[in-house]
Amino acid sequence: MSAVTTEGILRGSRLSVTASRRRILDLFLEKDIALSHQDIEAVTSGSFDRVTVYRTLQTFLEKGLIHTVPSSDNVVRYALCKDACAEGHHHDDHVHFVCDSCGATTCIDEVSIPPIRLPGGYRVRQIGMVVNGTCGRCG
Amino acid sequence: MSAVTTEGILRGSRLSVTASRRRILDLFLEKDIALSHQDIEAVTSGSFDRVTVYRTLQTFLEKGLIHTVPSSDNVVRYALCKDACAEGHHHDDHVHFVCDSCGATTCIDEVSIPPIRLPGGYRVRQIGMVVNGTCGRCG
DNA sequence: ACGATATTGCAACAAAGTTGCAGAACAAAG
DNA sequence: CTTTGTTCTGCAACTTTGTTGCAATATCGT
Ligand SMILES: [Mn+2]
Ligand SMILES: [Mn+2]
Ligand SMILES: [Zn+2]
Ligand SMILES: [Zn+2]
Repeated sequence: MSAVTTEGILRGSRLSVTASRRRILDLFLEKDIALSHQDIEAVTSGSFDRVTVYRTLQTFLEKGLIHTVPSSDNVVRYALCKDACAEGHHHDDHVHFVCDSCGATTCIDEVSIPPIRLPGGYRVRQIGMVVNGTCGRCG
Repeated sequence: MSAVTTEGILRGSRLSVTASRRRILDLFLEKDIALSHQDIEAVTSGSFDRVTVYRTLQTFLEKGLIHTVPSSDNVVRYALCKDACAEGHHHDDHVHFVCDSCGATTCIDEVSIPPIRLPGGYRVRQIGMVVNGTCGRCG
């Protein structure tokens, strides 16, 4: 089974292959950075209805194909999940990097988030880490 | 100089004391958790115009009285800065905790964010950490 | 108490996100 | 390849969220 192609990935998540899903998934695969709804709209500019983009992202989220990236502005960004993620179980314990210069948000899968001890009472379930700075291209 | 009272804090930041500023700052002081624009609207319900709340939050941000808290939803939340923060220089290197049960977002000032090493090329300027789990009240 | 200045509320607008529904596209079966 | 049940898309209408200009009002130093 070819899970490496766009169609393969969609079929692997039991999703029917449609133009918008193919296009949006392709975008994530080729850009390899986190994308906001707006980013996608800008690139596909009118190819699909705004609502379709919202619904496609929602579907990808539910199927575990993408995950949201925490941020300090009010913009929700989505990034491709790696193989470890599935419909129920997300494997999102890696660092996210936001470049102050080019604005790109990247998943740094190589670096895992250090454990942390909180004062009594708090029970930790998941930790998210967002690093700001300059990326290799902009440094 | 009494910087411990609401008025004292406002005057300390060279802000004129108005009803909305007093009320909103009071909210932050008494709740001691991060508040969204919507949270504030809900509590003050019609006392102030929506625009005034936006502008008040913006002013507090600029004066270094509050800071934004990173999140995974699209909601911007604000939390009181501690004394270390000032108009120019923010001192925001602490952990933020989001309770899955009650939804409260809290600044954990006691725990500072551990340093991290990124692969070559990346230059780190600031690190944000958001921990999800259950808080003491809900645990 | 007065007057310069800063702040507020209103209205109008722009952007972002949601929902219901009819028609089109898809996948499976024949 | 065609049929057929089901899913997906686009449209329209709407809600929510955030922004801007401006006149009226409140604040603060004198
Ligand atoms: Mn990621
Ligand atoms: Mn904080
Ligand atoms: Zn960059
Ligand atoms: Zn709680």
